[in-house]
Amino acid sequence: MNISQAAKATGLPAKTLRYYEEIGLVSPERRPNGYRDYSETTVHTLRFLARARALGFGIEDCRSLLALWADKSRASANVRRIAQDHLSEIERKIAALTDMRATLQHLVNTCAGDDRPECPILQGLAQPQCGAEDTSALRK
Amino acid sequence: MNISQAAKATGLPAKTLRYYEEIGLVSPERRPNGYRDYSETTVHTLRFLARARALGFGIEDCRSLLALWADKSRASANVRRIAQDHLSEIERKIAALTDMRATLQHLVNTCAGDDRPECPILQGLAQPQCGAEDTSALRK
DNA sequence: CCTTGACCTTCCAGTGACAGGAGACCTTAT
DNA sequence: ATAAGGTCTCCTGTCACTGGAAGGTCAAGG
Repeated sequence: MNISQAAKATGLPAKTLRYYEEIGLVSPERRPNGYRDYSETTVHTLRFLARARALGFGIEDCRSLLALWADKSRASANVRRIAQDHLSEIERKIAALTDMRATLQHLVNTCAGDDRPECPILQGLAQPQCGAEDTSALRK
Repeated sequence: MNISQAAKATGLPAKTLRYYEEIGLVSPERRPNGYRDYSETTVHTLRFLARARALGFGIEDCRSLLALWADKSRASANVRRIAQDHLSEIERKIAALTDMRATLQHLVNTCAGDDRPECPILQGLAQPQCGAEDTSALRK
C-alpha cells in the first residue's frame, strides 16, 4: 500500500505518516524503488496512533501505549496510569479554559461593541482585578 | 527600573520581557551601559499584556488590543470582535477537551488497573468506535 | 586595586507535532 | 516522447517562549 492510500485508510496526512516513521513510531517496508509500502499491520498501528492522538495523548505517551499494546504480558495498571495522568491534564486544561471563558464572557457582555471608544474589555485588561492570572496549565 | 525589577512588577519572566521587545510589543529605554530601563508606562503596558495573555489571547491579538488601547478614537466594536472571536475559539477548545474527557473517563473507569494484561483502554484504542476523531480544534 | 558575586547583554538551540515547499526521481497513460 | 501525478529527501516555519553559553557591568568587601 502506497503512502497516499495508507493516509486515506487512516485519516492521517501523508506528511504525518512520514513523520511517524522518522521518529520511530512505525516502520513501513520499502519497495525496490524506494517507495514506502504499508502493510495491514502497519496501518492497524497507525489507526491506533490516530485514535490515541485524537484523545490528546502526546507522542511519547503514544510510544508507551504502543509498547504496552505489543506486550502481551503487560500490567493494565501501567496503561491506566498513563491514561489517568492524561485525563488529569485534560481536566486542568478544561478548568483553565473555563476560567478564561467566564472572564471573557463577562467582558464581552458588558461591551457595547459600537462605534464609541468606551470599552470595558480594554478597561478590564488595564485594571488589576480582571480574573485569570495563570495560563501555565495550558502550556504544559 | 531594571529588567528583573520589571519582571517582578509584572509577574513575567525577564526572558519574556526581552522577547516582547524583540517582537516590538514594548520599547523600553536603554541606559548608557546598554541595560534596559523600564518606565512606569512600559510596566503598565506589560501588565496589560500579561492579563491579555492570561486570558489566552495570542501575541498578534495582543498587538491589536494594544493598538486599540492606545487609540482614543477607537470603536469598541473592534475590541469586542477580537474578544468574541477568541471566546469562540476557547469554547471550541473546551468542547473538544470535554469530548476527550468523556471518552477517556469511560476507558479509565472500565480498566481494572492491576497486574493482569487485559485492558479496555488498549482495546478501545485498537477498535474503531472509540469516540473523538478530530483534534484540530485544539491545534489551531 | 582586585576579586567575588549578582546582575545584565547578545546570540543560538530546542520545544511539539507537524505543514509547506523546493527539487528530483518514478510510474502510468497517451 | 511527453505530460500528469505520485513519491522521495531535505529545509524552513509555526507559537511563545525557555535554557544555556560567552562575555560585559556594577557594588561591596578585603
